[in-house]
Amino acid sequence: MPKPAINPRKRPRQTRSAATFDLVLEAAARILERGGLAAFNTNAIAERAGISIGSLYQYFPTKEAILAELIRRKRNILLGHMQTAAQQGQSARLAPAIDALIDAGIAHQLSRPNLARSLEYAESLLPITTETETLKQQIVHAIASVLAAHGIADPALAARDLAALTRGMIDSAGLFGETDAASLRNRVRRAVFGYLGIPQGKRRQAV
Amino acid sequence: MPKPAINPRKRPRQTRSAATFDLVLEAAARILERGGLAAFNTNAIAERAGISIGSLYQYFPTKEAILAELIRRKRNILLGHMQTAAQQGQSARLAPAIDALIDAGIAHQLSRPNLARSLEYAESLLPITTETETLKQQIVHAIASVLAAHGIADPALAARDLAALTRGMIDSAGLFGETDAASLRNRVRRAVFGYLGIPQGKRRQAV
DNA sequence: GCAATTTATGAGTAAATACTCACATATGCT
DNA sequence: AGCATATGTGAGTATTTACTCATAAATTGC
Repeated sequence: MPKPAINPRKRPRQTRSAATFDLVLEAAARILERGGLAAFNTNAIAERAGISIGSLYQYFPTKEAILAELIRRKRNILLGHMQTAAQQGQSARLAPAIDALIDAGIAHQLSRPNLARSLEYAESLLPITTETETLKQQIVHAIASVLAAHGIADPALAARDLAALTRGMIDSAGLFGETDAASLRNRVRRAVFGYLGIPQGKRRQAV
Repeated sequence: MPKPAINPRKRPRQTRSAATFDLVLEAAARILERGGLAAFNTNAIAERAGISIGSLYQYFPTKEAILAELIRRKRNILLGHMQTAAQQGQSARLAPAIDALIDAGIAHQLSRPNLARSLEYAESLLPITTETETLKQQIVHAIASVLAAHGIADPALAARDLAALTRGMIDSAGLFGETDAASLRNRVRRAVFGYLGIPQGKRRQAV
C-alpha cells in the first residue's frame, strides 16, 4: 500500500538538476523495461542513473512518485497525439479519423511494450490522483468526441472499449516480439470497425 | 529476477496438508486481489492463511512458486472450458462456437478481475516454464482449431489476437466495476466478429 | 500402545530496500 | 571575490522480507 506522497518533491531550477531529474526517470524506465516492477527499487535506479541515492530523493519523495511521474509523462504525450488526431478527424470521414487514433496508440505502446505494460499495471496499484485520472478521461474523451461527431451510440462506452481492445492487442503483439506496425494496424482496424459496425475504409482480407 | 525454483516443493500426502496447501493459495489470491503484487509477500500470505511461515515453505520453495501454481491452476480451468467449448463448436456453426469461447473468457476473468490482472502481469515477469507456456499454447490452439475448422485465414494469429482483444476488454470492464456479463458479451462479440469479417449471429445495434 | 513418518511451528538470520542527514561542491549574483 | 542558494554525496538507519532450522505435534500403520 503506497504512501500518499506521489508528487515530485521539488522541481529542478537549474539546467543541471533538470538533467538529473530526467536521468532518474530514464533509468527508472529502463529498469521497468528489463526487470519489471519486481526489479524496481530506488537504489537500483540511482545506480543505473549514475547518481547518488541522495540526489534521487531530492526530487522524488517516494519510489511511487517516480512511477507516477513516468505515467504522467507518457500519458501526456499520448493525450497530445490523440487530441490532434481527434481534432483532425472531427470534420473528416470516420474511417481515417479512427486510423489516426489507432496509429497513435500503436506508436505509443509498441516502441517500448514492456515499459508500457509495467506502467499500466503499476497504475492500477497506485492511489488514484486527480491528475492522472483526468489525463485518462481526457484520452477517452478525445476518442469519444470523434465517435460522437459521427453518430456512434454511447460514445463514452465505445471509446473505453476500443481503447481497451486496442491496448490488449498491441500488448500481446509486443509480448510476442512483433514489430510490424502495419500488419498490427490492419488487424486492430478490423476489430475496431467491427465493433463500431461500420464498413472498413479500405477492404482487406484476413492477413 | 526470480530464482529458478518455481515448482511446488512437495505435494501434500495427508488430507490435512492438502488443506494447508490450498489455504496458502487462497490467501495468496486474496492478497493479490486486494493489494496487487506490491503486497504479495510470504509473511503476509502465511498470516492471512492462518498458518505459520514454516508451513508455507514446506510446500512452496519460493514465493514465485506460489504465483506459478496460481497461474497454473487458473490456466488449467480456463483451458478445460475452452476445450469443451471448442469441441462442441468444431462441427456447429461458427457464431455459436465463438460465443461459447467468449463466455468462457468472461467467466474466467470477470469474477475476480484484480486477481486475473495481477496474475497476468506476474506471468510476464516469471521465468517461462514449459508447463505454463504449453497451457497458454493449448488455449490459443483450442481457439485456433475452431477458426481453422471454419476456414478462417491464419487461425493461429487470429486466435492470439482475439484472445488479446477479449482479455483487454474484460480487464477494462473489470477495472470499471462492470458486472453485467451480458452487455460485455455483446460488445466483445461485435469486435470479434468484426475482426473475423463475418456477419454476427444475432444482429444487434450498438448498446 | 508404539515407532515411523508427515505436518506444523515460529523465533531467528541474512539480505534487500526505502529513506535520512550532515556535509561537500557547484552555480548565480553583485 | 564573496555570499547565498541550489545541487550532489553516500555512509548509515530502520524496516521489510525471503527463507531456515530445531523442535513439537499430529497422523499412520502395526
